[in-house]
Amino acid sequence: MAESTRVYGGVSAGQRREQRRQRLIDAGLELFGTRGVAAVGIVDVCAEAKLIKRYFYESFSSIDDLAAAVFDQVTDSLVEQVVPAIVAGGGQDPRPALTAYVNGALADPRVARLLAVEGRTGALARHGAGFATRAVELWFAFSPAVDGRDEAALRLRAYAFAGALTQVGLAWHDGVLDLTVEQVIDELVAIFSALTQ
Amino acid sequence: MAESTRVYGGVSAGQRREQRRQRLIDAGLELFGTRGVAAVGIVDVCAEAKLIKRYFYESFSSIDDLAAAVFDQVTDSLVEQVVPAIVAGGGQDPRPALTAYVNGALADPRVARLLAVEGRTGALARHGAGFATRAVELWFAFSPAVDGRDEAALRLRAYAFAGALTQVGLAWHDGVLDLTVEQVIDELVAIFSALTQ
DNA sequence: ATAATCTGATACCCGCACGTGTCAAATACG
DNA sequence: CGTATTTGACACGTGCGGGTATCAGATTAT
Repeated sequence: MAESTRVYGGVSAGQRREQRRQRLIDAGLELFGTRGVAAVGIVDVCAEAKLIKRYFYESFSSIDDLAAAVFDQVTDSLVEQVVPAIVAGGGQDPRPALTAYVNGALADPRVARLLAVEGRTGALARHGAGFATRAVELWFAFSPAVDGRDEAALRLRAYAFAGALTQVGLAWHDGVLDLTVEQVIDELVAIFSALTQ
Repeated sequence: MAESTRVYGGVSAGQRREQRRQRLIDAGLELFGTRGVAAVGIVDVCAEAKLIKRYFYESFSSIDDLAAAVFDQVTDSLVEQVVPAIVAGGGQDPRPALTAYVNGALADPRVARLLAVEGRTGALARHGAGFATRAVELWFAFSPAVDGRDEAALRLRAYAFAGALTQVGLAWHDGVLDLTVEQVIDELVAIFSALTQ
């Protein structure tokens, strides 16, 4: 049970370790995004990932540790999708960015729940706040006329829009919004325009 | 240990029972609003309320049961404060309603957290959704020109504004918004106006 | 005053999940 | 082919919180 060095199944020890870690992250996204972090145990994650507990502790030290890794991977992926879309919009048209956000976050209920709910409680609170900070920075990349208005007021609008996005995502997945994805994007674009004057 | 009927300390059995129930709800608001529902046990609540476990089960059957009672009491109180303010605004001026909301919800971090975070997870999901429905109805009491636009689009805006309110509340309590309460209200009024055209 | 009842503190049993350990089957190296 | 390593399935000890019961002190009714 010492350090793994051999090749197994055609893959190296480091690759196997990374595969197991990724399977645990995938299982975490599935369970955290449906039941919630508080309702998931290590045994549950291992069963979902079809791994035994030893390999959980190989890469993570606790459920919260795994949850942090899942959250970071999800948000990093989201930023990687949205930032190029912002560039594509040239700082003028918010539609590409919002389309990327909707496709990346709202399209997956698990991601939406992770961002809107789980990222605000317990061990994920810091990560959620960090993501919010990044989102606000992205907002300021868009928002024009920073000089004329109060900076704190603009910041409030950024948080307001972020909250609007997450809440719309939850409502959308709850089925209370009888709209197509395109209609949701249209509305979000309109809301963005209204908030930025 | 049968049914209580006597007078004790000058108060009747039913009154004592109600006092104990209220003390448990108060303790629940304090703990749920700071640590989160998932991180609170029955022993914790009893210690906070300075009661023993027997009296917990006298009024509630589980932590989730108590959490539901706390959530309902908080949201009922909030509605009772906001609705008269809506009437005072005459369906035209949103400022009284938003002022009442800010004073009732954002003023207390525990309430803000309960609404924004706890009301979306686990056993409180249904209650949170119910409160969101009530909030949307209140929105429609304001929102003019329901006939011209799509009803679903208006509904989306209602959820967007609700999400904006909760997110601003969290950001406010996180200290990232360097604004006075009056300035926050001003901004919320402006955002409301922008969203209702 | 004596008995009945309410209250608080404590003890106890139990289930569950965590964390660790053991053992056999599978696979790779010499 | 034989040995070493990796993997999976399972077993074990432990701590913690839920839920119930017991007991002593306080207050009220008769």
